[in-house]
Amino acid sequence: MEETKKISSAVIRRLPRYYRYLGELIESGVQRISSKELSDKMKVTASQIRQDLNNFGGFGQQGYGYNVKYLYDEISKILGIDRTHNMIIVGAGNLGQALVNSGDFAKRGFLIKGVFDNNSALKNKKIGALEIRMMDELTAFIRDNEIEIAALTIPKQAAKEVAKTVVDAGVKAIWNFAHTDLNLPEDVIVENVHLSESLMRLSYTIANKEG
Amino acid sequence: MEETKKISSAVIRRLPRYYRYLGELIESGVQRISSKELSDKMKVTASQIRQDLNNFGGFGQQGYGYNVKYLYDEISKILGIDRTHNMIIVGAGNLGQALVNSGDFAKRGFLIKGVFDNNSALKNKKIGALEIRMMDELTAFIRDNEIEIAALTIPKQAAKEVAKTVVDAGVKAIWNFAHTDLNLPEDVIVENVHLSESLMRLSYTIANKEG
DNA sequence: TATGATTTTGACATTGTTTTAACATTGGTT
DNA sequence: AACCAATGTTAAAACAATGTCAAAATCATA
Repeated sequence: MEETKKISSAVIRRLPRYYRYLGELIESGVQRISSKELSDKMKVTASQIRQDLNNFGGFGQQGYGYNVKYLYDEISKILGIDRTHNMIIVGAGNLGQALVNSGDFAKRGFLIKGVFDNNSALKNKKIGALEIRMMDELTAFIRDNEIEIAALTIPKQAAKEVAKTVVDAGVKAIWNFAHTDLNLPEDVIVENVHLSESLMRLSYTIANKEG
Repeated sequence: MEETKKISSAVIRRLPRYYRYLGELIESGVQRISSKELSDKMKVTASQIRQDLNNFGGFGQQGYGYNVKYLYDEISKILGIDRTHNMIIVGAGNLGQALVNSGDFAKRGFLIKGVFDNNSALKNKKIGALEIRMMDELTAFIRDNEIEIAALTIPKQAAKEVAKTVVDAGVKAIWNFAHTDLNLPEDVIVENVHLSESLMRLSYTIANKEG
């Protein structure tokens, strides 16, 4: 029954940034803002802001603009961060540790419930308050703790297999830091963070800038 | 004079992925490949592959396809990774350490020459072979070591100021992991890696998947 | 080694999507 | 009560992706 108009991924890519700016506005005590003002701050067109938001409904009011707090909350619903998500980190290397230690994710409701590694030297070691677990516990842990998201901070050689394991255990989405594509079934959600590709894009821009 | 046809950023976003697949093909001993075969592997259209590559020149041959090694090398030139880039990391937290310890970047010619932090407790400490330096050395170090790229793995509160400092010292490009926009002059290259935004996009997809 | 069938590119034409612009409408403001 | 600011929406323009095909080169075979 839901109207299933597909929202373009270009729009979704921008939503978290709107959310961030609105959060900052709230912190500075701003209560209302027009698409024009926001567009100046964010360096995008006002038209794009209005068009993007109108994909999800009319959050503003003619002659007035947008109520900052209201819009912030609405975007959080759209993004699905109005509730918590249970998460695990697979790979307790520096990057895995960085994710665990960053409070940012917990603040947005992404709760890191467990950290896993295959290196038995790390057994019983801890990252902050969180004990590092071995891979043989992975499947049971995902089931018992209703884990929705698995972040893979492991070498690419291991990634495809681990991905399959966590998906079979019930994980809905994978946050993939491994430098490879995972080839999972269509219905599994994968968000890739390929840092070396990001760095190559930067390098391209350096190489092709006009003096 | 250079023909200055602007290459769209959508194309640039895809190039590193082509590069990665070609690298894997080389490793498996494949010497030639057609756009059709590659399109099957990569799950994109053959037409897009050909069109993307033709932005930069005709690298293939009718009836034959593309020579894998040749194409790989050509893409590396396009991406500017046929030479080395000197780089520093500002912020010696877990994420900064993760970048330093990952051999991946060095392998592509991104040479991490220094790591900086403002926490004096870290003074004279090392990450691998690399000594952690204090921020007062930053400007001189950038000049003396011809640093092109600065990765900022620092809290957002510090980011804008540090960005300005490194740019004034001569850095051309910033790889920004801080959760904020940097508001630098037009000509400074910024590549953002906003992990929380990535996670929010993932969350959106979970929330809006049809059952 | 010559020949015809087959493969596959590069170019272009077409279709689809995204962004920007324009404006009529609505509700707050004075 | 009249005015004005700013939305939501529609239309136009810009951009990107896909499909098609002639031309060129390879490949198979005699």
